[in-house]
Amino acid sequence: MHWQLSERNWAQRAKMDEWDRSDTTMGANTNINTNTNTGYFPYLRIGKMNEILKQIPLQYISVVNEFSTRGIASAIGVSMTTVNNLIATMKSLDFVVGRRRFLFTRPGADYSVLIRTDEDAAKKILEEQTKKIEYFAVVKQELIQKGELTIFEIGEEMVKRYGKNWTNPLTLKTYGAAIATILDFTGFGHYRSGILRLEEEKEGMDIPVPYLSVEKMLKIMDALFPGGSEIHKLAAELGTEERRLSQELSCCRAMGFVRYPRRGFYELTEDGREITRSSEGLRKKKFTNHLLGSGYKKLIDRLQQQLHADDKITLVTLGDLLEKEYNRQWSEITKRTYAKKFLNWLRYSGIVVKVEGGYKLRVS
DNA sequence: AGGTTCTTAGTTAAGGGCAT
DNA sequence: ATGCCCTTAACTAAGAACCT
Repeated sequence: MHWQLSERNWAQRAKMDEWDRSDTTMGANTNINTNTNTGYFPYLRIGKMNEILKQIPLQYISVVNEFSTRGIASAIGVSMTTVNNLIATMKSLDFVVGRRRFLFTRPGADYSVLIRTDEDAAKKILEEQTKKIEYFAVVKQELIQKGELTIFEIGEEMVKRYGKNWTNPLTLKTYGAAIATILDFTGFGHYRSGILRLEEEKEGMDIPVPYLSVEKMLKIMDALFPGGSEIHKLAAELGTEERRLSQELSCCRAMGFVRYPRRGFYELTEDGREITRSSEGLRKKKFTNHLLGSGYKKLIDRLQQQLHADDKITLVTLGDLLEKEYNRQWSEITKRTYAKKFLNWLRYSGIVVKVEGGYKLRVS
C-alpha cells in the first residue's frame, strides 16, 4: 500500500528519468519509452541479484523514498561496489532509476517484494520487463535464429549493437551470462554452462560417454523416487562420490530418465518414474525404447553400418567405435571401460546377442 | 571527492581420463 | 564398479581506472 504512487511522486520520478536520459544523447525525447534505460546491461546473474535483493530491508523498497548506494551498503553489510553492481543490474531492467540517489520503479518495487514470497509472480513481472526492453529482443531473436548462444556471443552482440567498450573477454562473458540467466529465469530458453539454448539440451553430438551400467542407473533412479533429491543427499545415500555421481546423472539425463531442474537438484522424469515402478520385463522394454530414442541411437546406427557380414562385436571394436564417435584419444584401458558399459546397455535391451567369441546385433 | 563502470584474481564446480 | 587426480571453465567479490 505505502508504495502506491501519488501525483507528487510521479513528478519526482519524471525528474529522475531526466537525469538518466541526460547523460546520453539528448533529443529523441518523443520516444514513448521514457523510462527505458539507456546504456545499462545486466551485470549480476539473476540468482545473485535475487539473493542480494532479498537482503535489502523492506523499508528501502519504496517508489517514494530515494536510497543511496551507501545507505544500502551499510544496511546489509556489503561493499559499495557490490551494491553498485546490483543497481546497475536493476537499472538495466528498469527496476531502478536515478543516479547517486535512486528510486525503485513500480515494477522494480513489486519485483523486489514479491521475490521474497512468491517467486512465480516475481518472474511474471520480470518477464514483462524483458518484453519491453530492446536488448532482450535482440538476444531472443538471435537465439531463435541460431538455436543456441554462448555467453561470449551475447556479450559481443551488445558491444556491436550498443557500442560498449568492453574489451576483456571475461567481461563479455559476465554480461552475457547475466542476460542469459535472466532469460532462462523468465522461461525463454535454458541456460547452462556458458550456453543459452532454445530447447532443453537436445542430445546432439554431445551426449555423455556411457559411464555406468543399467543396474547402477536403476539404483540411482530408485533413490530419486519419488520426489527427487539434492546431489549431496543422493551421493551419501548411494555411497558414490559427488563428482562421479553428477557424471552418471548426466547419462541418465541423456536417456531421458532424469531431469535437472536447478543447480544441485535432480528428479525423475515421468518416464523415469514409470520405469522404477515397472516389472522387470516392462522395464527392459521401456529402457530399450529410451535408448533407441536417445542420442545414443547414433552409436547403434554406426555399429550397424560398420559391421560386415560376420564381424563380431567385442569390447575392442566397441571401444574403437566410441573413441571415434566421441572424437577422443583414449588409452586401451579407457576404451574398454566405456565399451563395457555400453555393451551392458546393449545386452540388457537385447540389441545384441552372445555368439561365439563376441556379440552380434540381433536383426530386428 | 565521490560515484560508477570495467577488469581481474581467487574460489568453486564440472568434466574427463585413468587405474585399482 | 567406482575413487581419485588433473584440467578447464564459470562465478563472485572487490580493486583499479575512469568519469563528472
